[in-house]
Amino acid sequence: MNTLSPSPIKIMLVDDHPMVRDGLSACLSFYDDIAIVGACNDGTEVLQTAKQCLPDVILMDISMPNQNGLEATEIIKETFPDTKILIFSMHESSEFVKNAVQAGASGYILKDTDSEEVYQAIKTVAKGKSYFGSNIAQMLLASPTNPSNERLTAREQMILSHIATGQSNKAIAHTLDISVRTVEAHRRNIKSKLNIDNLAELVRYAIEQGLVNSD
Amino acid sequence: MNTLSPSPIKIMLVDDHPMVRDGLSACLSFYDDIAIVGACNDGTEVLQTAKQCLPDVILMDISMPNQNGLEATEIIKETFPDTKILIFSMHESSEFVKNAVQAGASGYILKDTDSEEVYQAIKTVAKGKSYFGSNIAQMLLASPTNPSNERLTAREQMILSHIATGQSNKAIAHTLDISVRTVEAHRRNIKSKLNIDNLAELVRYAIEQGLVNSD
DNA sequence: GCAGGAATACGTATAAACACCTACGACGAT
DNA sequence: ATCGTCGTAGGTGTTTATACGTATTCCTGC
Repeated sequence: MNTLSPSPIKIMLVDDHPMVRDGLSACLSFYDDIAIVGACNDGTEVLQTAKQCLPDVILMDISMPNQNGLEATEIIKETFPDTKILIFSMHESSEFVKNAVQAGASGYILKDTDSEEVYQAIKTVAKGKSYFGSNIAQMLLASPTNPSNERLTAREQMILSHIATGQSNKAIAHTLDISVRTVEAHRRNIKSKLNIDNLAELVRYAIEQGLVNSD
Repeated sequence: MNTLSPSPIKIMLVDDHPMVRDGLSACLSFYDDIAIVGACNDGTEVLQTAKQCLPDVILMDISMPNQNGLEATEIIKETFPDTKILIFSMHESSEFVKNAVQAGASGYILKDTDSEEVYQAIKTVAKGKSYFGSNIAQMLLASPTNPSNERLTAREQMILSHIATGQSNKAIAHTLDISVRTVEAHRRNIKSKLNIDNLAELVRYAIEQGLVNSD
């Protein structure tokens, strides 16, 4: 096989679970035409690691502490516009996919994808094409109502993270030293942006985005 | 190495993420004295798969659709009391560990454990000992207040799952055709049992327990 | 048969969240 | 310079959740 691969595709892994990284490394090591050149476990380390290993493709988790995969994707794309980002998420929601594409991702696959498909996805995005898991494509088609999902501002994310950890508006107001009314306003804006009208889904969203430190 | 292992330890994997299973398979395949004899991705399939492959140790995730790892553990322990269960969770909470032990698990490690430690944990529980990840042990010591965590009744779990999907008390009452006051009472009992005093943590608990179908 | 937990349900009163609305200073883009 | 967005904040009234007590029915175990 290596006669076909003068230069294997350089992969970098970004995931906060060592076992997932190890698993991916192990699974992908069977393929001669791709090579794992780096890994990191935190969105804040992504740029630095990328500068060191100059990957062709970054396999990126969305839910991570400190900085989620979407922000990391945007940052990478600013510095390395030619590096392809393949989102590797466990969240099967059209809003996540749309956000990912908007942030600059070339593909989106679920964590319940087998290694052959991961390999195919890597090959595809490395060529400059897009790749979306079959279940993803179906899901996008099955979402008739376009929920016009806007990204949250940094401040809103901060508020949301406090909400999701169980703080009341009053407590958040006190913590951030702002008025309760402001917190309420943020809360309303967040729910409006995300098209969510109850706390539970808000919490789930926050968890999925990695905004809550699972304290 | 195989001179030391006339019969390798038989492992069965239970996790709803194929990549995690593949990763574990790949990582653990380097060790000659353990063998992966089966895998399944759902709590409901655990017993059947175990009957087929008769594992010595089951590596079990907690959060799974349909039936969570704790229930599956109890069921396994009824039929195969000699099979050791090693919980492989991403939740670093003393209550989870206690529940796991109560359900019959011999060990508890986090998903951010590297493969060497997973291997060590498997060897240890296979010998009939207990194994808890170093971070787990510290965490247990660091929980001075024993939150006297009682298990929820089936009805309470049902209520909680509705709460976590964002239904209001009124909506739940309507869905289950009971009074709002009853839902309120259940909600109070749930929070009291779990020592939780806000909705957000309740939702997180439900998600971690796999009570919410991530709709 | 009776104790006890579970599930059911109501009353009452407070606290919190929510839904409307308006408004203003800062800052960046056009 | 003006427009839009963001973060900030207040007013007012409604809805929902919460805390605490109490009570009935049903089922299970002693």
